[in-house]
Amino acid sequence: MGVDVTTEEVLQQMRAAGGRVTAQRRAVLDALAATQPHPSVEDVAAYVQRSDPDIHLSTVYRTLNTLTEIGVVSHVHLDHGRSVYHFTHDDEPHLVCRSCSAVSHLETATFTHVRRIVADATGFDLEHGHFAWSARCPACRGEAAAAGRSEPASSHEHPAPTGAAGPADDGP
Amino acid sequence: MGVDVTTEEVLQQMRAAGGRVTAQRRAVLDALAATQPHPSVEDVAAYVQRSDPDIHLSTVYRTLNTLTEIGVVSHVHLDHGRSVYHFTHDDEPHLVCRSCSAVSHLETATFTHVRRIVADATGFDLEHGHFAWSARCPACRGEAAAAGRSEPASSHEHPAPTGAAGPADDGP
DNA sequence: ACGTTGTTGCGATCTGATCGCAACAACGAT
DNA sequence: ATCGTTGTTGCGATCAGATCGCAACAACGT
Repeated sequence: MGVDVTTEEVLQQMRAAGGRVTAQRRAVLDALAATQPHPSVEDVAAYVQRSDPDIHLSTVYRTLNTLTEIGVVSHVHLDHGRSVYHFTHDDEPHLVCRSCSAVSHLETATFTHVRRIVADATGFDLEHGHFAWSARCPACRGEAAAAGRSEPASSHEHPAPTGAAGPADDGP
Repeated sequence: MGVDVTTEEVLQQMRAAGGRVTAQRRAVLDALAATQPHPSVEDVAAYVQRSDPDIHLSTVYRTLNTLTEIGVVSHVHLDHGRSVYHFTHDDEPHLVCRSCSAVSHLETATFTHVRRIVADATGFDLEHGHFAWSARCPACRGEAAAAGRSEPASSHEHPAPTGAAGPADDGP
């Protein structure tokens, strides 16, 4: 993704919006920039607390919410009770593998195409964010195929903590 | 998807799977059949408890889970911490209006079309269930468009179901 | 440097969902 | 019809993700 939203830029945005620049917020932004493309709240908190263990989870939540309001980040619900965050500038529809939790996203052009199809058929105007589309990533599809059978629900169950980047990464 | 899954049929399925037929399960199935197309757990519980207040919420959850395992019903996550259930035989991708929470779904043909587009672009194989696609329903889109008009735009219920036959495309 | 006011830390709280356990009941066997 | 096995239920405890209230704290315009 080309546009680089630097931490400082965002902090200026926050200040412009009447907010204040704090070490905690700086840390959260750093975490977002440093962590994998789709960190969960816990991922962010863990990263942040590595440099300052006193930063409270609530603060991470609140900062993330603030950033969401400002429009800098968005979050996507992956599964019941789990959501991941990402900078809005790459706010494209997310695909999440239901087997391994790998996350990817749709290119804008493709999404536009799909969006029109859905609009024509239902009148609903798809939104690109907030919810992930459940899918199976190429790797897991391969496994299923190699398994010889349409894989029943048993092979791999609970996906690894969001830390584990799946086989499929989202390209630029 | 013309198959009509009657309560008794499903109960037989459960029995065949080694389970037992209880009044509570019958009640939950009745609720699913009687309630709106996309009842939440609470909806189901409320309906069930109208005829038997002693049926516990846990039982509703457990029954719903059991039915899910058997493949009779599926649930879709609408928003953080809220999911709705429906019979699997109409297990199509769900669209939920981010403004008014109206739920609709995509016809199979349309979904198939979209699915192929996404697979071509990303390699991910979309799944039809489990997650709702965030969108804006026609009613809310209209309101947005008319913003500035003198129309309060207060009441709109369920949008026109996905009756409209889209581009009857088809594919693998 | 000061005061206003947004933020933080912390624990309490809320909601959706699951779990452990003893009592209970479905249903195949007798 | 009765019995025993074993799946289910009711209930409260519990879990996890997320939010909230409040007092202490600190950013930053003046």
